[in-house]
Amino acid sequence: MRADARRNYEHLLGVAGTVVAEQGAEASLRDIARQAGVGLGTLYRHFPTREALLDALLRTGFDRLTARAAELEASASAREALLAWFRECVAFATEYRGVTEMMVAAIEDPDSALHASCVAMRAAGTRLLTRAQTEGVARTDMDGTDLFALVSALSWLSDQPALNARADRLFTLIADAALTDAERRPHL
Amino acid sequence: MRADARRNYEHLLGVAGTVVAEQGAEASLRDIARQAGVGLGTLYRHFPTREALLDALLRTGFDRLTARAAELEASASAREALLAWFRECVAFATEYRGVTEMMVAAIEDPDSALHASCVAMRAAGTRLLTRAQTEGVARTDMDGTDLFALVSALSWLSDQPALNARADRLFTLIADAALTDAERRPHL
DNA sequence: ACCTGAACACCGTTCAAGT
DNA sequence: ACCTGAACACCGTTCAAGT
Repeated sequence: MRADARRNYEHLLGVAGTVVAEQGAEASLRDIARQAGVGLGTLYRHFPTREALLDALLRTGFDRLTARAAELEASASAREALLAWFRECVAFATEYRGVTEMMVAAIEDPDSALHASCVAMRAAGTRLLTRAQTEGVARTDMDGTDLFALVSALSWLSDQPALNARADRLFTLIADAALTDAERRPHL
Repeated sequence: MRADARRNYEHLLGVAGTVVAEQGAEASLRDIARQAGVGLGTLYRHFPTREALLDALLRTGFDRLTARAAELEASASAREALLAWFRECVAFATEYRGVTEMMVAAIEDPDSALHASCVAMRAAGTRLLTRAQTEGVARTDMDGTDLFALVSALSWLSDQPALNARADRLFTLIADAALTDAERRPHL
């Protein structure tokens, strides 16, 4: 990559970070190019789709969360690990408004630039869930995709100004429901 | 209202129903006017905002749900009433894609045409919840807005093609969590 | 190799001109 | 009274022309 191209790439990414943080995942690409002082075609050259741009913006975070799952698997109890990871996922998805919806769409669309990261994250969560299930602290009638769905629903909820204040309480309610196994943990 | 105006109004509403069912709440208003064979200004004359159009489209359903809550209050046990109403709300919100998000936005915005219907629906749900709480079959650490948030989250989830298959199971999981009170119904 | 911006086909919204 | 559609300011996306 030529030096000027690299410079444009980095700068676009920086500006995109600010703009998307302000306006959400549906922010105007034209606006991003404009604020970066770059032609619209240059943005499209570096990021052929909106997903490609968001992928570049979010991949680090996704990878961090995937790594974090492995870390928690080693350092915390099955219950605490799942709970902490769940919470961190919601917190991350809430950083950029509208990202949850794109994540959910991407996980079923192999052509999306976000597909791989989403699938990796779901797999990481599935490992934590499976461990918790084996140890009898999580419901056995759900799988990784159910967990992904719950994380998504709570992230979406946190993104809605009218519901945001309830997100914490409802997180607890739902996490409790998932972590209490179907037999209501009779062995406790 | 003049006869031709009334005709346009009805026809627009009919076409809007079809188009919104197909394309969701963000459907192109221009497209609706076009398919109705009417000038764009005519659509704006009858429905000054998108919310006004959606309100006209959904009000019947909202009112039906509000009435349904009263009906269930008289005919079913507190537990069954809340459960059935919860389920019917989710089913309704899923009829038109994207309606949930607008509902949630409208409940906090007194200027939205949808505001009144949403507030009435939440109040109806609150009555069912309160009764269930009084009878000891629902958690006492939540209120009508929490219920509204849970209904919304599940509606949103049902609207996502990637998660739709999980909606039923997760409905049960969440409803169970809300209906089992904080002390895990020790009196059962 | 890379960048630019005009061009195209769409939006939502407003409003002067018509009947 | 009511309707129409052009006009305006925006999109996303593509691509010929420039350096």
